[in-house]
Amino acid sequence: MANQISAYHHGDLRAALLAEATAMITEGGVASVTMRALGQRLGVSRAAAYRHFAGKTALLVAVAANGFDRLSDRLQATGADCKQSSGERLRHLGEEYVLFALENPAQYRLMYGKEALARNDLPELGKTAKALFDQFADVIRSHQQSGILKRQDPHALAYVAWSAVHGLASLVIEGQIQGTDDIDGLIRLTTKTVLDGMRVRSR
Amino acid sequence: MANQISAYHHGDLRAALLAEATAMITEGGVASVTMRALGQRLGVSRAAAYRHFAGKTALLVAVAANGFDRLSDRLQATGADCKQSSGERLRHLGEEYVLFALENPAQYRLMYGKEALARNDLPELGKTAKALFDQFADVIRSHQQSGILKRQDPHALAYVAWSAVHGLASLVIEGQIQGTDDIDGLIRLTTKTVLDGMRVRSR
DNA sequence: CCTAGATGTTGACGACGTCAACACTTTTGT
DNA sequence: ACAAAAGTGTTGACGTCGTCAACATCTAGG
Repeated sequence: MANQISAYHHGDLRAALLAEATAMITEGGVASVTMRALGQRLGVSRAAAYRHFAGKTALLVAVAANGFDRLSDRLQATGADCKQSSGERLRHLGEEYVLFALENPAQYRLMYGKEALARNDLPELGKTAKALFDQFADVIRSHQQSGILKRQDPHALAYVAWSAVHGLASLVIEGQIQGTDDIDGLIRLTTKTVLDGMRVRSR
Repeated sequence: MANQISAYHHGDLRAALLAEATAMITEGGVASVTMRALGQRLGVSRAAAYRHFAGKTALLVAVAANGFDRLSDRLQATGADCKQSSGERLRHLGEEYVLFALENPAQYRLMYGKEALARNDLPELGKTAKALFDQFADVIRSHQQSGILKRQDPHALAYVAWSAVHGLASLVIEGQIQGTDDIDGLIRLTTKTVLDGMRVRSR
């Protein structure tokens, strides 16, 4: 009977591997992910993962890709439910971006860090990341046409906005911005400041 | 004779180790730094480094600390030679920050990434980083008193500015902002935009 | 039922960080 | 001057890691 996709020996590993690896990354950082420990936590052997991933790097790439998908979905949902075309939509987008990063710190680091993932292993990851960035740039462009933002190269402006939110997320994740600070307020101040800097001056 | 500090067997390793490790990091990333390869490149044995550093992590911490010192010196020099108290000084500071990061990408990643350096190994690194940030915050404060910047929490404003330059540097270093782009222009646009967002609105 | 393919296991290899034991060199105390 | 002490470098070894080849087991399809 194949109602359960069919459970060979374990009952779809690959999904379990991805989930468990993500959990381990969240718990103890990417360095704590070990093929041996991964197998042990799933009740399989150390080399079992090699039937589903070419190697450790490929597994981590898959985790990162999953992160891109989730982030993309989240930002798309944010753009949808918030229909105001004012700058609020852009701010909301930036804030959701930071919140995702702070809720999934280790996975976020995996997505945008070159450290754990060698430069060559990201053929499709680059595409996914680029698509996500293009969403960003499109919103900027539409805001420019609404006359809210300066009419500079939207690509460049998107990089500036992205830098701000990515930088804030990174600094908090890496522990450079300490705990007692009002993080939520800082997120709002960051998006507000950058948006103001990109606004058309009323003069 | 001890004119040369005295050259034991090698002639001060430790300095050589730090320099070579930095070179290796720059060439092939932090993952390429191996106690064995390090020794081989210096003509010593694999365990020689352990006479000067408690372990690999301690060595990397020293490399990061060296990076903080160099960055701090550079920013201090920038603040000194540029005496204008207008926003230009702050912009110049931010731009020098990004340039340092782009000129020393791997070392910069080591300084601000939690990946290679475990959280516990940074007792003094945190202090150095904080001192550097305080330089930043002081310039912000002085600009506020000059009436150029909004009179918000200078600490928070400094975080915002830092986020922007750190984010831009990170994205370029990690290869998320591709090569054909006009990086220098992007740096200027970023500092300009954030500074404008922090400026007092003339209304 | 039995063969082919998919999935999981075991043994082994080389590379790694690290430590203990040893060897050599320089400094220091008398 | 010389012996003890401290500083510096080497070798051998251990445990862990990623990975692969060989083998075992399970499922599907004729």
